[in-house]
This record gives sequence, structure tokens and C-alpha cells, in this order.
Amino acid sequence: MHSIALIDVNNFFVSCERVFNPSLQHKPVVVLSNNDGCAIARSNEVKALGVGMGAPWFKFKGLAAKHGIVALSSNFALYADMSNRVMSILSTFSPQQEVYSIDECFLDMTGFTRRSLTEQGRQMRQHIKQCTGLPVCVGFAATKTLAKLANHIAKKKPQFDGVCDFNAFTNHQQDEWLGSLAVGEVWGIGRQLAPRLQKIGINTVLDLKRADSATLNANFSVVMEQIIRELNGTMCIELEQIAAPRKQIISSRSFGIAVTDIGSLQESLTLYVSRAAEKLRKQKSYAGAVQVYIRTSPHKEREAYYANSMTVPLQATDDTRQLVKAALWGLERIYKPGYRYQKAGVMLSEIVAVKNAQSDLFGRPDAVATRNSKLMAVMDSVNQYMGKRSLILASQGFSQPWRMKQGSKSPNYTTRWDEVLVVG
DNA sequence: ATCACGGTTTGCA
DNA sequence: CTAACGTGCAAACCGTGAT
Repeated sequence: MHSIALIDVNNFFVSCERVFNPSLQHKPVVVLSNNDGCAIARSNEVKALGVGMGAPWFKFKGLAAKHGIVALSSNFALYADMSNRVMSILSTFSPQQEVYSIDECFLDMTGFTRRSLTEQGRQMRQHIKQCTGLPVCVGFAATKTLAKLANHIAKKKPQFDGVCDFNAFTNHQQDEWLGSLAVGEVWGIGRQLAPRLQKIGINTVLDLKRADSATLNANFSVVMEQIIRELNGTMCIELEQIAAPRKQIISSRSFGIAVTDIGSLQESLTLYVSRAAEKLRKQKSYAGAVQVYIRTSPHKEREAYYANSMTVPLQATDDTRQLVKAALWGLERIYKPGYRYQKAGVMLSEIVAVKNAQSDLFGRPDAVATRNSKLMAVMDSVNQYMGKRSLILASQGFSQPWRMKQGSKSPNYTTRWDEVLVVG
């Protein structure tokens, strides 16, 4: 039997902010999404006040004032840096690690005895607390799906003190726990599937574990069958240690203020393509198509809604300038004056590894492509060492009135010396 | 009927 | 005073036209 661990940081973004500003400890704190739009991380105090995940923040301004909730803009540079530290510490506990998201990872702990497993979990918690100041919870089980649930139990039930080994339970105890959890808690069962399952009498995780596979196969996809097998302890979803190269790369943002002119759209799209192209080059790929996308706000009922996109094919490339050109060409075709645009974005697709990219008949690399990649490499390293806005295409614009709002962002404590406050 | 395709929906963090 | 609602990925799903 496998032993899979799932470790995740409690209220990750909020916990990061608290590490560097301890006065936030025990206070209600939220971190807001880009543009200060939605609540994307909440301290326990805020969860208790009924603020949901992804709640639009303007609806809670009153509640926030009443209870003294501290609302912070998101600081992703800080969170990414803290994440790297946590992942690096956890990698010392097993050679097999899958970094699943910014705040959680799986470890294959197969081979440890039951008793030492819980002990390992305690050490992970203690180590991470000591080195980073962040609180984590640990769940162990035979499959990734069950490890997720074990982690959930560790987080919700104080008696576990943050570490839950699902296989330390008897079979009877296991089923009791699963019977106490709503089916929607299962990894892969979301707001669409949960109601459909409830309609056919599957309310708890235990119900799903024991569900009749024939009836489910008729009504659901193969993914459902995988989930059920995983709930029964059979590993179907393997640990993916090496991150697969992206098949699509997206960069999109909401604007700080409504945008009506094509000039601002061109500027913002230039920026987004630049970001996407950096990611593309980082994974050593070319893109064969650029999709450009603009939209007015879907929330404003009194305003006319318009959304459109266009996919522009091109000779596979990683050159920001060619990708920008394609995106702006597409924009010309979908832009309609008279609308108040709220968001724009680009998606790179038809992605191929550089080494598999088509060369000429004789297998020689294209001379122009080679010269362009050298230029792009220079641009990337200048931006890496001198700050990411050092070298940009002029079509990005300089005043950028459309840039997103970030009213109260914390300093980049760990990545920018010039933003660290020195007391003394 | 079946396939390849593209756009849309779903789920996740 | 008013208006103020995220981002990035994969995969499933579904309609459509071609065969």
C-alpha cells in the first residue's frame, strides 16, 4: 500500500502577511484578488464572519468596517517566494514530490511505518513553522484523493493537532469519518457534480465510496470512476513529479478603470503578451497561435455587454514582437468603439517544444529565428536582474492609466531590499 | 455513424 | 458621494461539418 502525504499551508496568503506583520495575528484579515476585487484568502476570524471564498469585496465593506477586518491587496511576489521555501523544506522529507499548487504539495512517503509517519508529519509542521513562520496541516492516506480528505480532517478537527494519518484508523473508523463528510469535499466534486450526486441519493463521501459503478458510469465520466476507486484505496492518480510543459499560456487582467479607447487595449495587450511570451521562453517552447480576448463587465446590468475573441495563427515563434503583432492584428478585428471594456487577455496555444519545432528542409535552424531568440534572451535576463519593467516594448505605454488597483499592498519583504523597512 | 475540429463548460487552487 | 465582482490551467463536453 502507498502512503501519500498532502501538505498545505493554512490560509496561505493571510499567513504570509502575518509572518511579516505579526500585529495581524488573531485579527480578522483578508487578502484581495487583483484589482482588490474579491476575497481570495481569509483568516479563520473572517471565515467565521461569513465571508465566502471569492466573495466580491465591495459587498463586505460594511461588515469589514464594523469588525475591523484588515483588507490587503495581494502580493504574489511575496507568496511565490514563501512557497518556494516551504516546498524546498518539504522536499527533504521524500525524494518524490509533486508541487500541486502555490500552497500545497504531495509527497510519496511509502515505506515509512505507521508510527513514524505521524512523527514525520509533526516534524514537517515544526520545521516549516521554525524556518518560515507558516502553519501547515498534513494528511496521509493510500491515495491522493484520500490524502486530501485526511488533510481536511487534520485542518478541521483540533484533536489531530494538524496531522491526520487516515490509515491509522480501523476500517470502521474510516467509514465513519467519510460518512461525516459531504460529498462536495471530495477532490474533483465541485458545485456542478455535488448537486447531481445528491439528486441520486449520494450525500456523503461514504455514499460515493460505496456507489454502484454501473449506474454512475451511465451518468458520469470516467473521472468519477477514478474518484471512486481512489476512495476505495486504489491508486489511480499518480504523483507527477516533473511539471509538464504548458499546452496553453494565458495572461489576462481586469482594468483599474473602464477602458474605451483602442490605444489602452493595445498597451495592455502588449504587456500581457510580453508576460505570456516570457513564460513561453522559460519552458523553451514556441507558440503557433495567439488568441486575443476583450470583454466589458458581465456584472453591470445597465450597460451593453460585449465580449469577443479571435485566434490568430502564426509561424511558431517565441518572439514577443511577432506575438504582439499577431495579437494587435486580432484586436483590430474584434474591437468595437462605444463599449466600456473591463478586461482583456491573451492565450498562447499550439505550443511546441523548441527542439521539436520545424526547421528548414535540411534541418538547419532558421537564421532569423536564431537572431530573434538571442534578443529575447537578453531582454529576459535584463528584466530578471534589473526588475521586470526595465526593458519593455514601447507599445506597452508608459502612463498606463488602465493598470489595476492595488490599494494596500504589503512590501516585498523577501525579494526587494528597497522595500524592506529597516528599523533602527 | 464517426471523426476531427473548435468553442464552451467544469473543476481546481 | 458613488460604484466597486480574479487568474490560469487542463480536460470534459458538445455542436458542427466532413467523410
